[in-house]
Amino acid sequence: MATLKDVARLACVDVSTVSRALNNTSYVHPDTKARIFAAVKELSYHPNILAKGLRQGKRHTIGVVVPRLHMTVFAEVVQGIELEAREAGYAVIICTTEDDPKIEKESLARLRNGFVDGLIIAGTGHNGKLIQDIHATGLSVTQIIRQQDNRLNSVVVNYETCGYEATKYLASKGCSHIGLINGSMKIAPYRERYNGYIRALNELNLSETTAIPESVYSLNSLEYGYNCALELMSKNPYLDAILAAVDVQGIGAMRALKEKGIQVPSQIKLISLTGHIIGSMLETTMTSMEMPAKQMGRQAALMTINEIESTDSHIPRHLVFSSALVERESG
Amino acid sequence: MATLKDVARLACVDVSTVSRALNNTSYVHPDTKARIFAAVKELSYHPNILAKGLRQGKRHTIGVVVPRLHMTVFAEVVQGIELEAREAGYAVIICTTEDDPKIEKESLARLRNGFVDGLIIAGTGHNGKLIQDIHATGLSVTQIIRQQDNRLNSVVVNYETCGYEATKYLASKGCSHIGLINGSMKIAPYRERYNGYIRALNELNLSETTAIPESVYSLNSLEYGYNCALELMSKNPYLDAILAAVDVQGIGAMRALKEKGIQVPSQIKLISLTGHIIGSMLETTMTSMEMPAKQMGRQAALMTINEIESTDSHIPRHLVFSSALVERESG
DNA sequence: CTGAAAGCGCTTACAG
DNA sequence: CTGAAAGCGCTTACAG
Repeated sequence: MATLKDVARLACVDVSTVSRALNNTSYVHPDTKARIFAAVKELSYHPNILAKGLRQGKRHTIGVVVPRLHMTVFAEVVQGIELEAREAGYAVIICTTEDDPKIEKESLARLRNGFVDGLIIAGTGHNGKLIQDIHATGLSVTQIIRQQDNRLNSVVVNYETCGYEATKYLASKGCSHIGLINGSMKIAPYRERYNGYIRALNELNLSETTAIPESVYSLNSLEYGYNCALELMSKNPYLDAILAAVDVQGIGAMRALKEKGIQVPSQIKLISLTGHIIGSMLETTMTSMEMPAKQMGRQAALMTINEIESTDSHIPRHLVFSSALVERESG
Repeated sequence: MATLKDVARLACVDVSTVSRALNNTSYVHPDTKARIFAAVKELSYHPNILAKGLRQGKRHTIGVVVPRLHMTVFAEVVQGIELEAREAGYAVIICTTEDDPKIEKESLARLRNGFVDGLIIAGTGHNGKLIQDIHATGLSVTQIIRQQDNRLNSVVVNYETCGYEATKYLASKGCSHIGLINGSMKIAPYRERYNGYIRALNELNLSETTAIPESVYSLNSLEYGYNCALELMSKNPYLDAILAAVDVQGIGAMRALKEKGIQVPSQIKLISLTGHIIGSMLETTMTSMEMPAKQMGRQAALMTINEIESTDSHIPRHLVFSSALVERESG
């Protein structure tokens, strides 16, 4: 790898001049410039971002910490982040935690050590102090999907309203035994969806039927949705609707209903509260509350980069998106 | 952020001694050590990985370049990479290209500039020279899922055999008008699956029915599978089986069949050649050739890290996994 | 318009 | 057992 020094030697100038020419940071004589660019070309010189970052105190990198990618909304979120970051000249370091606080802690510990200028995180909620610490250290932090600390930036959906509206919608369709498949109540979005569901039920004078796990890990899987659907049906024989917190749960639930010979939507209606595009292509297409995941990722990246690059003292920003009901066959 | 110097000052020793104590790189007197660790704690010092990397010529970071994450096998692959990398103390920088050679080129250009020690790529096939260049520069390169250059490491599946076996399997079930939904023939896995399909058809004395796109971009989507299924049926009214190159295509195809009122599998059988777990939970579960995506990601990470850390001259390694047929309802 | 020097935060021969 | 010095590849005041 050629370095600045090599280029300088070949072009017969000082390294500082090469630096200035390459970064357009002050006037350089055209002839000198030409010699420099020729040398750059000949040596196929590429500046070392690391050294640049060290000198300038900027890494042009943001870290992203999410539970997992496969079969979740986070794959789309990360694509949005990456897209926006790329356009701003930032790289993205990804860490998956499986929602394990220990893994999260390790990942955060590594990231803080000069790897990144900022952090976008969908956290477990168990490392709040560490995250505050990192923020105090000067790193920008933005919470995505899950907000646990209002002193930090966030980009989320109004989950409470989402749960509320979906429940109301099902009631308007004539359902009165509405079950909820949810994730851990320790994680804000799940908790809030539950609150919205309960608020609607109270208004409607209906009672709850829920399948909510105690454990924190890996709760949004297909099998989990499948099992919870069975659980809901055994808890309430009159069940006529199911709210699934996320798509994969809904898909698992649909399979369980199919195996039980239950017709969707005539016997039981089904709605996902976190709709992806996939809902539109299932055999029975799925009615969903859709959230703009990619857009949310982009906004989180913008927010983070703004905070990194601004010199003002930081005031946390909170961006709340709404989910939109998309009616399809299942409900 | 505290630096080595701060710690040294507080512990009343030289920075070099602090460095040695922290890295256990030579004996340091226990008392000195204790003072140093106390200072580290008091200042909550975290070593700057960037500076360390600059000095040691190692970044402990690998770059991953894939077309996209959302709804693809790459989400799982990347999780595997990240898991293995994390255990080896490496960070992972992710770049998505949307299979656009230009975006890929830009991403590669950025990564080569001192961001990473090695690269794992599922490429478009349009930047072969650039990738060789980067490899020649000293970066380790491993191809994942898609192999286009046998001078570089690779971790793939035997796609030819996969296409061949799936076709034979369908024939053994009595199908004689087997259609193929594929991706761009410019991309190796698609091309090889096609070859396997053709080899089987030749042995069976059957003729092909294919839906193969000319354009390179975004071809593995739900809508694409949906449209291709319709195309296959109009091309061949006797169609009795469909091979879909990837799951999302299969899901789209299933929807198209459903809308046409065609029974799966009695009228048309359907197999995905790149099975995820999701196939097991669809309303009509999908028979698939399953590939160990996460495992492949892990192996690619190991291969890359080995190459980075070994000083031997590099001999490219090629790891070929097999897909396994998993029989389910659709075929 | 350009050079010489200092420094970003670390590691590592070289002495002693 | 520890310090002083050089250096990784770059940028940026400071001179001239």
